Amino acid sequence: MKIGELSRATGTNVETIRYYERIGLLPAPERTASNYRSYGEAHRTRLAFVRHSRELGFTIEEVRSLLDLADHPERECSEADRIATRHLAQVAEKIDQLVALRDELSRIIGRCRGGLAADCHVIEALGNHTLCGNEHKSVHSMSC
Amino acid sequence: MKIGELSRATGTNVETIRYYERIGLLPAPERTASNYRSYGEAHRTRLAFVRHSRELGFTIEEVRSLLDLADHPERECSEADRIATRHLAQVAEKIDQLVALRDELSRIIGRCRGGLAADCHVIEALGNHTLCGNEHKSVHSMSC
DNA sequence: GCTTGACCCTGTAGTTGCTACAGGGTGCAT
DNA sequence: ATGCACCCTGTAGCAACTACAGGGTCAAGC
Repeated sequence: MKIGELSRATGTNVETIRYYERIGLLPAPERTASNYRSYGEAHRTRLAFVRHSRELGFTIEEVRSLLDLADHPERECSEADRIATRHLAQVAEKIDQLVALRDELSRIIGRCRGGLAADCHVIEALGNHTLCGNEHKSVHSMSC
Repeated sequence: MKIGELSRATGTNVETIRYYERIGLLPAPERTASNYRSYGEAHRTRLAFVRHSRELGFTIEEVRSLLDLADHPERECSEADRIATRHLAQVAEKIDQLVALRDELSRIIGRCRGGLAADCHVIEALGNHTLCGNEHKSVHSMSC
């Protein structure tokens, strides 16, 4: 099948498929006489694996490692477990951060009574860290 | 004060300060005879506002809007409230997504019994979407 | 055969928010 | 004078895509 078919079959943007090929996540497929990419079932299966892993928040490099393991069934499973477990810990950490952030934002917004920006509690709170209920940290520690 | 001092005073990378100036979040400061940037208290205050807002997960453009409101105290407060409320909704949505993801990852990992990759449940689950307990969606809907 | 529109190709640049140089200048203590 | 910390501008890179620009291919319809 051609790239458009693969795109629809896996819910992946055509340009993303070419990107994955460029960075080595997908092997270069055969080409037609007109230089169109021609994919088979193995490509569709591999791309589905990649998309699923990405949806679960694994980074490209983590996906690469997982694919490598899948390509070598004689390897130990512990590496996949380690990758997944570390990712789970990061997700849990991120949740904690977002919950703290949600609580802080709720407090800030809850005290907004409308009116002029001069009396705006949102603006005031952003300008004065000491008004925060609890110490919050930056929330940019992971991408998902 | 010079840029290094401002950096330490606000916990902001020197290069990030220059970046903020370049994108207009901070006004260009006065310069010394040797072309060094020279900042006053107003810059320190403004940068603290920016960092605080960023820590709370507001995008640069949202910060820009909030700064504009703070610069115009005669404006209505509702815009700041709208920005903050929308952000709060996004945070809540993100939390929901991450909780679903955490649960799914826990299920996948919990069934891992070690051994060879050939029998790896992590790898198997990534390759087969139907093994997921619930429908999960991609977790990349916001940056923080 | 010609036209048209969907699809395909490669190469390049852009998104967001920084971050890290390269190469050169300044200030101050030794 | 030297050395080191700091400063400057300009450019490129990071992650993971995404969006062109410019050109080629295919197939249906006329």
